[in-house]
Amino acid sequence: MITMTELARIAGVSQPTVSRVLNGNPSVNPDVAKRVLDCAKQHNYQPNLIARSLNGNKTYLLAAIVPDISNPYFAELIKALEREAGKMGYSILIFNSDYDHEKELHYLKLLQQYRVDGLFLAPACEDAQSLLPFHQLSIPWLVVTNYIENADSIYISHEKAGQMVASHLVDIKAKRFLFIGRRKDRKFIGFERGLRELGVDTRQCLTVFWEETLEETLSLMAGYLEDLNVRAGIFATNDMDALVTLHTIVNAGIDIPGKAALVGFDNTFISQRTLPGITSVSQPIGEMARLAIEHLLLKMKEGAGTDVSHVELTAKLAVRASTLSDAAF
Amino acid sequence: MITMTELARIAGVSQPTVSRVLNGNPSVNPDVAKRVLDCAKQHNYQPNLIARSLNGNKTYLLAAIVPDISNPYFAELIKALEREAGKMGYSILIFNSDYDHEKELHYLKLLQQYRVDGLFLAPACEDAQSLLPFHQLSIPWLVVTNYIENADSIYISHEKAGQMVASHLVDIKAKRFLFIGRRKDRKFIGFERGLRELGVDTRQCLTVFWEETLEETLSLMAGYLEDLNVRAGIFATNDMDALVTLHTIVNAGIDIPGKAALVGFDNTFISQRTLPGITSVSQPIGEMARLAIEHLLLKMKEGAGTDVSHVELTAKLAVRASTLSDAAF
DNA sequence: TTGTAGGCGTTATCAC
DNA sequence: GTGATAACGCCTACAA
Repeated sequence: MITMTELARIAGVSQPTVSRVLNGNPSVNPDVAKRVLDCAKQHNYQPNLIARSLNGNKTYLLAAIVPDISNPYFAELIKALEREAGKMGYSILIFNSDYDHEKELHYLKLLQQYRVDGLFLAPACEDAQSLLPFHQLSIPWLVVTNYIENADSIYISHEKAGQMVASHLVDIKAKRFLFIGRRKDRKFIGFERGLRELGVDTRQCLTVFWEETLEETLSLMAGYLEDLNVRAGIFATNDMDALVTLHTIVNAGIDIPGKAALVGFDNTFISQRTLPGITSVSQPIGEMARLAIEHLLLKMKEGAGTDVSHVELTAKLAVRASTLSDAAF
Repeated sequence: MITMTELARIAGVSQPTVSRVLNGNPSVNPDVAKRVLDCAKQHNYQPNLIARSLNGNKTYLLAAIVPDISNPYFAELIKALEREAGKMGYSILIFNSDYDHEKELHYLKLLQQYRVDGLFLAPACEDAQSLLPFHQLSIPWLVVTNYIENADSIYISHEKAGQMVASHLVDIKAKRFLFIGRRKDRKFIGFERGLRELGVDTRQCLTVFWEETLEETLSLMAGYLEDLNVRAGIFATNDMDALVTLHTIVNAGIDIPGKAALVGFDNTFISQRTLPGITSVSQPIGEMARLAIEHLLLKMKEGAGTDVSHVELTAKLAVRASTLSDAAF
């Protein structure tokens, strides 16, 4: 791959002149410019961004750490981030944390070494403890997908989303409520509070299912459902789990949404295309990505403004046949 | 972010000494080493990989261009590649071509500018024409997921996979055959040949559906199925399309697999978890990723060996209830 | 064992 | 308008 210095030698000018030409600096003789440009084209010159980075102290690299790229929600997020970043001249280094905090820390070190200009983080865990290392980061960063106390974040309120689901399930007259996911998940916190506020006795009527394996979890759930003679409202922590849940319920011969109504999370194509369609909480991923880039670039430009900014977007409930028998599908 | 030079000043040694210490060069006074290491730790020194790259002519960056990260198959592939690359000390720059050759070319230029050490390509189109620019690349590259004439590729044979599907559908006594996808897709070529070899009159009994939009495609297909009084065997070009196809069929009140048997491609979690489960062609993604890294590293080390290597992995058919009424699920 | 000198490919700041 | 020169942070001689 040819360098400016070589181009300069070939074109018979000095290397800085080549630099000027290639960067469109007007103060250069048109004839010389033409000669250099021809030369560059002929040799397929490609600027060395590494060298430019070293000098300019800017890599035009952004990093994204996500827990699981193969989760369609994160995949779509990455896709949107890559698109928006690309528009602004940035490329994206992708790191899959596998929900493993250790890996997160490893990648944190690595992206610092690559001197990326910024970081998008979808944290593996949300506790303040594990986010501590990120606060010591000198690189601008931003949490996407969730609210984090004292970190810039672009998110939908998972509490409110949980509440929304609660409200919907109460609306359709579910009498028992099941949550497939972790107790400490904010979706659950909002779900529980929502139910309580609507007069549900959550100690009696709300059950959390989350065992070591998904199989275990679902078999417990199926057992619970079979002994039930009122309508159940089930809230799964994401669409992928909702899909298996749906599977399990139908396999057990339980009527959806008659006996069990199911709600998923993320409104990925999965929930849109199963049979019955799964009601799911929809996040505005495109807008989230756009705002994320915008805010990160701002943070990069302004330097580390000390005030934390939280941008809350609103989630919507995409209602489908898994909770409403007369839904479109 | 502190540099070696500053560390050197603080520790009262020369910068190369710091370099030696940090790189574990044994020929350095233990006391000095300790002093430097303490200093480095205290100031959270992180080596500047950009500078190291510039000097060493190696970035430890790999690029991956895929058509659509949000397709679960590619998402899983990326995840696997990232994992395997990480093990070998490489990070991955991700580019989404959106099935757009222009974008592919744009990214091709960009990744050259970043001086990545290698490239994984899942091409947007497979014709020799559009792959030409890649052949002029001085960076080692590798096609994943598909066979390409004179380019190193790690792949499963889509023809053979199509043939396998044909054989399975004939086995279960389908009498009409539908393909949801592009005619020029190798899956289709293999599918058609497979059918012919099994004595099917493909001009009469094989129909391709692929309109401008998926909706159109599926409504045409549904119309075709309704007028049919023999069993249909449907082959969809990937699991995502298979999912919508499944949806359409069941919505039209057509029995699966009784009247219509459905086969998808990629064996993603989608096909594993729908109701009925979708029979799908399974690719060994993990192995593909492992071999891909291995071969790329080899190519990087050996320099551009001129001989093209094709590594063909074998696909399997994961049979489910969408083609076999007594399948496990 | 350690320091000095040079180079990687840019960009920026000077003179001329 | 153009060419030296230095700088970015690191590594690798080479010299002491």
